[in-house]
Amino acid sequence: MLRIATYNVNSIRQRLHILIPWLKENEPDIICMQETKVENNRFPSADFHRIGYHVVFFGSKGRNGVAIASLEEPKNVKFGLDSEPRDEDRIIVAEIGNITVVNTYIPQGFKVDSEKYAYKLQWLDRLKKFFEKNLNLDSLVAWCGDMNVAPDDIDVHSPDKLRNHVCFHEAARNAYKKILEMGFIDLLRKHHPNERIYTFFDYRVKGSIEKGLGWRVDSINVSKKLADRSIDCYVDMKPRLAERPSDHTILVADFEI
DNA sequence: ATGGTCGGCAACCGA
Repeated sequence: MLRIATYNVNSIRQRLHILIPWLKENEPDIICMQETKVENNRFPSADFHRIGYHVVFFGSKGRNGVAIASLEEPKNVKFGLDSEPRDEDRIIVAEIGNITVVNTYIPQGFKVDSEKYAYKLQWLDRLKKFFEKNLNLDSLVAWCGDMNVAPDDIDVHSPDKLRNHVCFHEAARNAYKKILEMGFIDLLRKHHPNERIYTFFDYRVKGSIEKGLGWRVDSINVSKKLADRSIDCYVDMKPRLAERPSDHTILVADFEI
């Protein structure tokens, strides 16, 4: 069995009390993390090494930051897109075993009428070109991350109220779906086509979990060859219900490999 | 949901 997970940690240093026990208990082969919010020279590598994980990362002071921890040593690790601004703190590509793993923290976009949203839309287009140039979707590929896009109505609690939100706006959804159409299978939807399953519950919304006011903005998208081997894809809510949680849950996919 | 709560970092910005 192969297990891949993705987790927006919202500060890796503030999430070790959840993350490390979760890794020990669930033993994923690979976990992609976003919003590590720590510079490289302060990344807590030793906490991963102590429990048998390799870890690669790229972070900036106070914001963004991505990391991949894995049982096998990652090879050909690359940070950033291939054009400026490369945003090395938003994308990692690595070969782990026979799988190409991509970990993205896609820009959130602030407001639809802002420069930041224009940047998000450009980033999605640039990511598609990057994938066209650098990925072979006939091989085993897993694209994980905080996509900051809820692809369909089923992926948000109140679709009609949220159409002008940067994570549910039509332009972002279309740009994101164009990438999926290159040949990715959205694993949560493969296994749970009609269920409302969320990966994010805003800290600021009182009772968001109890009221079901969530979003599915984190995904594990894989090439067909890898999807053919998937057993299930599911959210683990326990980390979101723990003390001092991230506002994201952990998304997990299991494969028979 | 239209305010709220976190995190980083030391005043506010980002989500």
